[in-house]
Formats: sequence, C-alpha cells, structure tokens
Amino acid sequence: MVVGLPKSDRKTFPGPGFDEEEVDLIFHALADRTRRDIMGKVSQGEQSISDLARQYEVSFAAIQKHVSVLERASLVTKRVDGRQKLVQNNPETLRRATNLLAEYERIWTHRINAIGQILDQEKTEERKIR
Amino acid sequence: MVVGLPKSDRKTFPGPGFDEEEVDLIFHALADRTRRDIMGKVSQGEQSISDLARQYEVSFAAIQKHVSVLERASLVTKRVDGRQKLVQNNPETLRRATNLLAEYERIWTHRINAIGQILDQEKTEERKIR
DNA sequence: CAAACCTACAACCATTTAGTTGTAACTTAG
DNA sequence: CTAAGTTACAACTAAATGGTTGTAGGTTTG
Repeated sequence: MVVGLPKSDRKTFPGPGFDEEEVDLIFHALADRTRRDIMGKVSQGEQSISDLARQYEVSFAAIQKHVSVLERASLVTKRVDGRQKLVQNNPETLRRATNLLAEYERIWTHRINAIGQILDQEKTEERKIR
Repeated sequence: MVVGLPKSDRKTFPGPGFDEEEVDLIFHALADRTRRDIMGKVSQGEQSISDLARQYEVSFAAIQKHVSVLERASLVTKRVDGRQKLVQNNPETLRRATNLLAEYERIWTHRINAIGQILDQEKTEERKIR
C-alpha cells in the first residue's frame, strides 16, 4: 500500500519536462473564467494591469491577483514600462501545456484501449476497432 | 466599460462545445496530483474506489471525494458491479479537453504573433495608447 | 513641486477545498 | 443469518481561494 506522492517530485514523465508542481499551477491557473478571459485579452496585445482591471467588475487588486496566478504558472510575463507593467502572454508555456495534456490523453487513453481489448474477450469483433 | 462574465454562459467558443462551467470543472479536476495519478491508474483498467484508496496514504473518503471531482468533470465514470463501483476513465472528455486546450493555444498565440509585429512597429507611439 | 496614476502588498472576510472521523445501508462470503 | 467488505454521506477542521479596502512607493504630468 501507499504510494506517497512527495510534495514536489521533479521528473514525473511527459515530454515537455514539467514537474508536478508546475502542472498543478498551470491547470489551476486555467481553471478560472476570469483568468482565461485575461489570457484572451492579453493575446491581442500587451495590456497594463489597470487596462485589464478597467474591463472587469471586480477591483484592481482582484485582477492583480489573477495576473499573479497566471504569472506564477508562467502563462504570462510582466514587463515594466514606466509607471505601468505590461502583461503579455507566454506562448511557450501554453504550447508546453498543450503538449502535456495531449501526452496525458495519449497515455491515459492508449492503455484503456489495450485493457479494453483484454476485458472485451467476449466481444471478439469489437477488438478490431481502430 | 465592464464585461461581466455571467455566472454561466453557454457557448463561449471553442470547437468541442464546452461551456465555461465545464472548462472550470475539467481544469480544476486536473490541477491536483492525486487526481491525475488516479486518472493514470484507472487508465490501466477499471478499479473500485477501495482498490484506489488502498494505493494512497489518505483515507477512503478522501479518495472517494477525488473520484467525485473527476466524475463531476466527466473525466471518469462509475459503473456498479455488485457491492463495488468500478471507476473507469472517460476518453471522450479527455479528448475534448485536449482539443479545447489546443484551440486555446491556437487562439491565444496566433494573435500575439500578429500583434507582436504591430507592436514592434509602433514601439514609438506607445504614448497615445495610455 | 504637487497631483494624479499605477502597482505592490498587507489585513481582513466569506467561501471552497481537501482532509478527517463516524454512521448507515447495501452486497457478498461463510 | 452473520460478518466482513464497499460505498455514501454528514459533520467537522485547517488551509487555500477569491474577493474586499487601505496604505505606501515609484513615475508621469501639469
């Protein structure tokens, strides 16, 4: 019994070389509408935090926190420009995240098919799917 | 100005036809190591909740809750088999989620490239944006 | 310089989350 | 039938989350 899942284990597996911590951060960052919306807005061009905050009902500080969550996940970066900080998204992380999920899909579903065949012994025809 | 983000807005955009609520659930479900680990285990074949719970340090109820989170996100389904419920993953949702993220990537990064060129050009007239 | 603007961050609040233990109900094995 | 195994769910706790307001510091602008 007992697997353990150490608090932070480098490695894990998929191609892009994420560790579990990063994956947690990325998926968590994406699991919020407002943050996804921010990703969409900054994808159309850098925006200052104030610019962003003006477009939502919530407070400046709330948007600042959302940006911070995206930044910790490396989904956006901030660049200082005079008195403001311009937020831009980071296509690299997004690309890696997409590859990661695709890899998860591949791994998690390939095996189900392999096992599925074993389980479906009685349905011999079904085995030919794909 | 104010955009608003209604509590639940059907539609939104990407191909697989998710609504924002579903996307929240899916990314949230994936933003946890233990749950991702469970996805990996059940991908190798159906497992009862007890089977799963035996492989972790936490309580049965904790694993039961994790499975419940995965189930609400439609990432797994449960099938009753006598006194136990067998958990299996749902490749369909996983596939849709992968497509979704790929679509996000496409949309969020395509524009940054297009805009990037524009911004490079008007580096000098940043003043007027303010 | 002074006022306005932008950002960071602390402190606080309400809700959700992840975990616990305990209890009840159902199913299978002896 | 009884006992053991499996699941569901309630009640509780601690920590994290998403939101607020307020304060302070740096940067423009007038």
